[in-house]
Amino acid sequence: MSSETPAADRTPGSGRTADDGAARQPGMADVARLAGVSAQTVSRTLAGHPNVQHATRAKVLAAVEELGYRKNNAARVLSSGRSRTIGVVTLRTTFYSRANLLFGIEAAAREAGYAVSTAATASLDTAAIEGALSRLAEQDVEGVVLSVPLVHVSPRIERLTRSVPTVTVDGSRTPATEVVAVDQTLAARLATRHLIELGHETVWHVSGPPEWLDAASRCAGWRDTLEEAGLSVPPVLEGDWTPASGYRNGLVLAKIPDVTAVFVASDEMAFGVIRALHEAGRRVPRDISVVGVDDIALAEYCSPSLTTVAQPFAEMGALAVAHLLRHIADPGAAPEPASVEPVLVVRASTAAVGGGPEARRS
Amino acid sequence: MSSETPAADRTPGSGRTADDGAARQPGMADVARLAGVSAQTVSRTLAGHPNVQHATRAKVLAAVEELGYRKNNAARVLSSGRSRTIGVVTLRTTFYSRANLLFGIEAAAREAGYAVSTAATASLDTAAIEGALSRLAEQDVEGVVLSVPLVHVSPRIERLTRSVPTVTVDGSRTPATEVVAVDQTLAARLATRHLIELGHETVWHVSGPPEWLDAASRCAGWRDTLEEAGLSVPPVLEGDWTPASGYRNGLVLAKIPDVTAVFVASDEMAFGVIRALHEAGRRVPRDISVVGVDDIALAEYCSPSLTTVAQPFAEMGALAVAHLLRHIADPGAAPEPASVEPVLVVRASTAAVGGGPEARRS
DNA sequence: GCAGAGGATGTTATCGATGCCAATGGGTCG
DNA sequence: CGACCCATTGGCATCGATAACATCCTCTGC
Repeated sequence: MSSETPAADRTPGSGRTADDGAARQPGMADVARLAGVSAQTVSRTLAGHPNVQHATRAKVLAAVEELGYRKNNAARVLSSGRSRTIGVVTLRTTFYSRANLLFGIEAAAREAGYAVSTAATASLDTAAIEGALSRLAEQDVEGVVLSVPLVHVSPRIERLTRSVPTVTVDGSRTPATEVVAVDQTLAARLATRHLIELGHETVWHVSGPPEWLDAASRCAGWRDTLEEAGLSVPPVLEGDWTPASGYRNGLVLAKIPDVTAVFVASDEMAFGVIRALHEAGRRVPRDISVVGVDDIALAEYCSPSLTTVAQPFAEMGALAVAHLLRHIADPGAAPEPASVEPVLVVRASTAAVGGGPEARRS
Repeated sequence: MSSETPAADRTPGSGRTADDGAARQPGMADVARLAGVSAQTVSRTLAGHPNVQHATRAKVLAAVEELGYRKNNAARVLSSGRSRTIGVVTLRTTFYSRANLLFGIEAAAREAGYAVSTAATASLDTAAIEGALSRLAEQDVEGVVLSVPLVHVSPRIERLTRSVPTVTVDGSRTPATEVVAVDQTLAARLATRHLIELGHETVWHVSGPPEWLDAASRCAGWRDTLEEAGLSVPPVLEGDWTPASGYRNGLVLAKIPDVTAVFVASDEMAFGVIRALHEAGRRVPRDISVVGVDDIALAEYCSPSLTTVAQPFAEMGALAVAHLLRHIADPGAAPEPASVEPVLVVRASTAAVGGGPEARRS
C-alpha cells in the first residue's frame, strides 16, 4: 500500500496513468465538452431535472452514449450527501427464512432506487453484529435493516443504531429503532389451535434457540394458546433450527406415548422430527400430527407433505424497506412497530386425533 | 427528487443545517484539530500506515474515539479511486445453492477487506442481468462476481464485463471474464457412475433448465458416463429446479417400468421425484434409486435420506473472490479458469439394483 | 413596444479524504 | 565533525459531481 510507485507518471487520484494507451473513464466534463454544454447541464439532464430543453437533453444523452459515460457514484455521494444505499445485516446461515428475506429486501430497495450492501455475520454474538453494523456504517449507508433476531441489545449497538436509521426485522427494538416483524405469536397460535381443533389433548413443542426472538415468540404463542384452552402445557424441547436438532428431539418425542401432536418451530426441524418419528415406527399423521413454520419449498414434497405456517417474506422485506425509507426521510417520526400476518397452510402431516379407527388416548 | 427544497436553510453538501442543534458528523479535520496534528496524519494513522509514531497514533485514536469519528467512505473512494467493494449479481430464487454461494462470497470478500453489494435479478433474461450489472457498475464496484449461470452473453454484457473486472461463477465466459466453477460434469459422473456400479442397467436423468450452464454440464456428464459404459441413454426429463417440477417428472418416471435409477439435477427436485414415486407405489431405493445434487441440509432428513453430490459452496465463494481480486490487482493477467470438485455423499436413496431378493430386469 | 416573470444554462464553491512533495529533525556513516 | 539518510509530519492540489447563485434569454401582459 505504501511501496507501490514504480514509475512516477501517475496522476494523483485514481491511479490512472497520465495518457498512455488505456483510455480513462470519461467524466462529466468530457460529456459536457462533447455535447457543447456545461457540466451542470449534464448533471441536470442525468438527474431527470425538469428544466432542460429537449434538444439539449438529446445532445447530452447522445454524448453520454458515445463516450459510454457512467456516473461516478462516489463523487455523487460525496457531493450530495446521499448514498442511496441501505445496508442489510443478515446471518450467514442458510436457514431458509433469512435468506429469503434478504431477497425481499433487495427487491424492495431496488424498487425504491436504493442499492443494497450486505454484511453477513456468522453468529448472533454481540461483537459480531456490532462488527457487521459498523462495517456498514462506514460504507455510508443511509440506513440499515437488521435482519438478525437479536434479543439482547448492547450499548454499542444502541449507539450505532442511533447514528444510522435502523429497522429491525424480527428482533428486539432499541430506543431508536423501528421493528417490523411477522407476528410469530400468531403463527404459533394458528398452528396450535389447528391441532387442538383436530381433537388433540395437548400439543408438544420443539422450539428454536431461546436467544432468537422469533423462537421465543412462537413458544409464547404456543403456551398461551394451550393455557387459554385449558390444556396442560408439556415441557419444551429445544432445538437449534437444524434438521439434526429436529431429529434428536423427534427421537425423544417418539419415546413418549402421550404425544399425538407437535408444533415444530421451523420446517427444517420438522423434517428432522418426522424422520425420527418414522424411524421409531410412529406414523405421521396417523399417530402423531406435526406442524412446522416457514412453508419452505420442500414442505409440500416430503411425505407426508407438511402442514405449516407460511411467512410472507417478500412482503416483510418490502415493509422493512418502506419503514426504513420513511425513517430516513423523516428521522423525527416516532418509531412505529408493524407486523404482518402469517398464514396456516394445511397439508397432510396433521389429522384428527387417532387418525385411524381406534382412538388414541393418554 | 426535484421538488424537495421546502426551506432554504441548507448548506450545499450533506443537507445538514447550518448550525442548529444536530451536531454534524465530525470530519477528519476535527479529529486532527483535537489531536493536535494534521489531517494527513490522521489519515495515515487510520490507514494503518507504518510511519506514524506510537504517541501520535495514540493521540489520534483517542480523538477518534472521543468524537465518535467515522471515515466518510465516499470521500475516500473518490480520492483514492478504490472503492474496496465488489458486486455480486445473483438470482432472486431461493434455490439453495445460489443463496449459499452468496454467503461464501461475502465471507471471502470480508476477509479480504472488501464490502459486498448485491444485485439480485428475478430472471436469467439478458436485459435483467444487464440491468443488475449496470446498477453495480454505477456503484463504483471494483469488480463483479456474476453468480448467474448465464449461457448466452449479450454484446452489452460483454462490454460491461470489459470495463469492470468480472468473474463468472458457473457460467459462460466472456472474453474478458474469468470463470470459476464447480465441475458439474464431474458431479454428474460421480452420481451416474455410482448408480452404474450398483448394477443398474441404465440411469435416467431429470435435468434443470437447459439455459442453465450447470444444468447443461450435469446433463452432459451423465450422458457421457452412460455412453462410456456402453449403456443406452434414455431421453432426458426436463425440470426447472423446483420440487414441483421434480414431482411432475417423478409421475412420468413412475409409469415407466424400466426405470430403476434416476439422477436428478438438484436435491429439491429429487424430493419431488421421490414424492411422486412413493405416491405411485414405487419404493425408493428398493424399486428405484435416486441421486440428487447439492447436499442441502434436509437431504439427510427426508425418507429415505438422499444420496447426493455435495458442492463446496464456501470454497467456491472464496475461490471466486480470490480470482476476482487477483484480476483487479492485475488486469493484464490472462483469465484462467478454475474449478473445484464436488463430492459424492452416499445415503439411503440408492441401493443395488433390485434391492430385494428378486432381481429386476428390463 | 417595454417591463417583468420565469425557463434554460453557466459559474463557482464545496463535499472529505488521499497522494505527492516538501520540510523538519534525529541519527548514522565516513 | 560534516554530509546524507530515513523516519515523521504538514501543506496543497485533487478526485467528480452537485447546490446555490448569477445570467441570459424569451415569452407574456398591459
